[in-house]
Amino acid sequence: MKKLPKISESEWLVMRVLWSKSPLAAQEVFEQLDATTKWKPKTVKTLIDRLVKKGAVKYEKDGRRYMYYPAVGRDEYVTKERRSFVRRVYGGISKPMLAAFLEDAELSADDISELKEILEQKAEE
Amino acid sequence: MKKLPKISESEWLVMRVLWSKSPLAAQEVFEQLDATTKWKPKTVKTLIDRLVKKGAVKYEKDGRRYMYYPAVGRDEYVTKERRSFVRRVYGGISKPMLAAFLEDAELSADDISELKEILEQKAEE
DNA sequence: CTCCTAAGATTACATTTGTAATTATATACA
DNA sequence: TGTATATAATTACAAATGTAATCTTAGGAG
Repeated sequence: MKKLPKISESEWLVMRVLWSKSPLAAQEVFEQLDATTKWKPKTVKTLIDRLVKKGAVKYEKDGRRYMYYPAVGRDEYVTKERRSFVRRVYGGISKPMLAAFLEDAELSADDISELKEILEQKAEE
Repeated sequence: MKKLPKISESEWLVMRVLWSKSPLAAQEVFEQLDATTKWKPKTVKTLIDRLVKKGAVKYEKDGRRYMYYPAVGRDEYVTKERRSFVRRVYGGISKPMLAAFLEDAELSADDISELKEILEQKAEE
């Protein structure tokens, strides 16, 4: 698998927007983020530009503006981040970590059954 | 609860050492890290100094050197990081995230039972 | 008492990140 | 066709980070 560029905290918010809907113009990305951040349009544009430079976002022309879309898959990224997180914080995936996550979660009965099933699956290996 | 200072990627490695054993002299911290990093002693010292400045590490004198120890609890930190991780990456704790963690984990039969128990506990709430 | 040496203190410096502002340019409207 | 305006391109600038090197000083070796 290819090396995925590092995405900073702020850049993640931009990626999340593009992963949820794309292609989007810079202006539209800004609008999506306006609710949750205090960023100015220029700030959002800078973040997008950096993501393009890093190769995490691509674009196509649409008249005088660019329409941006993710160049990397959300799932790959999430997996990478999840792993680097557990390595950094717990030194590797571990039961105490999972326990903490589970305890911290708000789960519906359905969610709980599904997760239990995953565990049962694993028990069989 | 008090505000916990931000700890960078590299600083985490230092904290992990001190959380596992302390107090330690800078030299000793370096020795612990030498196996897993390519850092020079001076680099480790700089990281320690920054952690002291941030208030994450304290020290006491021991002759002409300092013995360092964590000023913040590992558990608080891990909780904080875990939450900021899920917020950033998943936008909040979620079942898909937990499922991914569980699937990615290497678990013993005992671990699995324990985790299932946690889930059952949650089911009752 | 003097000098070497190991710690600590100070300084360095490029890169990344957060957060924009300024400048150039292509259009759409008057 | 000249001009206001929306976009893009370029530039800004401080703080944090990664990764040390150099300078200073106190204690131990001779």
